[in-house]
Amino acid sequence: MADNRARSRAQIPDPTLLRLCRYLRILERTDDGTISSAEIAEAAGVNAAQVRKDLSFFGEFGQPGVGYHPKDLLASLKLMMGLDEELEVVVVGAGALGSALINYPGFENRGFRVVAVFDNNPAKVGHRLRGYEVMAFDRLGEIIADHDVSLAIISVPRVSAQEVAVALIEAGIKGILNFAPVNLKVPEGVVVRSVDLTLQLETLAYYLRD
Amino acid sequence: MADNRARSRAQIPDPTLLRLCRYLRILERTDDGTISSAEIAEAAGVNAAQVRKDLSFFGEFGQPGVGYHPKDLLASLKLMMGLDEELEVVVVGAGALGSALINYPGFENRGFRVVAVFDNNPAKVGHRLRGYEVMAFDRLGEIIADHDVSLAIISVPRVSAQEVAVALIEAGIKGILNFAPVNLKVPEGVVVRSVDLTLQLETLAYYLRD
DNA sequence: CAGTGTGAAGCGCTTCACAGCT
DNA sequence: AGCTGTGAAGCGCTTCACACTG
Repeated sequence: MADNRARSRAQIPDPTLLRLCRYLRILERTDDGTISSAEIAEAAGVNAAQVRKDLSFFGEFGQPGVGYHPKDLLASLKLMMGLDEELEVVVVGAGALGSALINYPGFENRGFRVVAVFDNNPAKVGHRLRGYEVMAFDRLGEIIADHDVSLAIISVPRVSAQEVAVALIEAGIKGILNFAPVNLKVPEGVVVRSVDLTLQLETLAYYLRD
Repeated sequence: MADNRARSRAQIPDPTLLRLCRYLRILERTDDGTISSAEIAEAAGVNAAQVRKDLSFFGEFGQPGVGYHPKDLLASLKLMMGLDEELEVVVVGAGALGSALINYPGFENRGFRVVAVFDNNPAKVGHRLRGYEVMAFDRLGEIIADHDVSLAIISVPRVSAQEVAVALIEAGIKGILNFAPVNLKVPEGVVVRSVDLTLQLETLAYYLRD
């Protein structure tokens, strides 16, 4: 077995990182004694060599002539990817989307826990929303510090997104999942991943032209 | 974000298509007489040559020494990308996420109209949800044919997603925006774009490891 | 044998750099 | 001079192919 710890610092291509997360899903619902790179590839819709190459960024997990042990591989990957323990998240923006995200079962199931919900709409602040008390933005710093939260979800309107990001970063947030349709500018050391729902629909439209 | 696209005709790179949609946003909120590739690039967070190259897939829209006329460029791009007229969409799955998507302002604002909402939960069928009557899956074919809908959004649990996709495709759907965390298998000619919300959070976790 | 791990080739997107237009 | 459009170079991800292993 190679030195996994040394490799965990290596720079991993973004596409690889995304695929690795998808492999996790596949491994979680596999009970077989072993699974081959070809089987993972089939389920993920990618090339088998791709699967092996992706895994090789973290080390050697397979047995030649046999394959991988799903449970072991799953545990190893989770550890390498920083998913071995529960992660806390705050949600900023309690509109329709934010409300849906608050108790999106996918988050809870996979080790993410929403610890607080923020919104600046006076009609919402102080009220309960799906089990959470909605708090005003001025309590961001306090809550994030108290719970030592590193991740945040931004689901506010486009025009407020950048200032919310600034406030979050100042409060110590290191990773942002942004749903506002804008390119957030953040300092070195902070990672942003944007999901633009409309963008996805729009690209589909391109393929419908006739 | 897995995608399973059937490169219909002109082979525009997928990354280009996504960026072009982002340029649309930028152009929409630009009033200036002209805008340069450098300005678009700055707002989109990409290289200026990238912007010009992306646009060149569709033609020549700029004036050397001057730049682009936002209004004209916007109209041209919308036309080329099949976004010049309203597109109808059905939503399958009326859970928290589906409910939020039904009247997500971003869809409405950018020319997408939700024409129907489906769910197989007897507790929901027949009831109204944000202005829509929730219908059972067995009415998919009827509604899609009547309205001649080409786009669908899948927001059902993972285990039902593939069968819903099959039903949608049989009913004539050509483009699917999939929120279920599974790699949908679809025939040639149907395009799927998957958005996996948890996946995005998971990749952020990787950068937080210390 | 069946299947992994990986150097090397292949390929496609990104960036450069500059001719050409206004 | 300022900026576009684009061939060509650069670069990084994907795929191949095969030595190696249990």
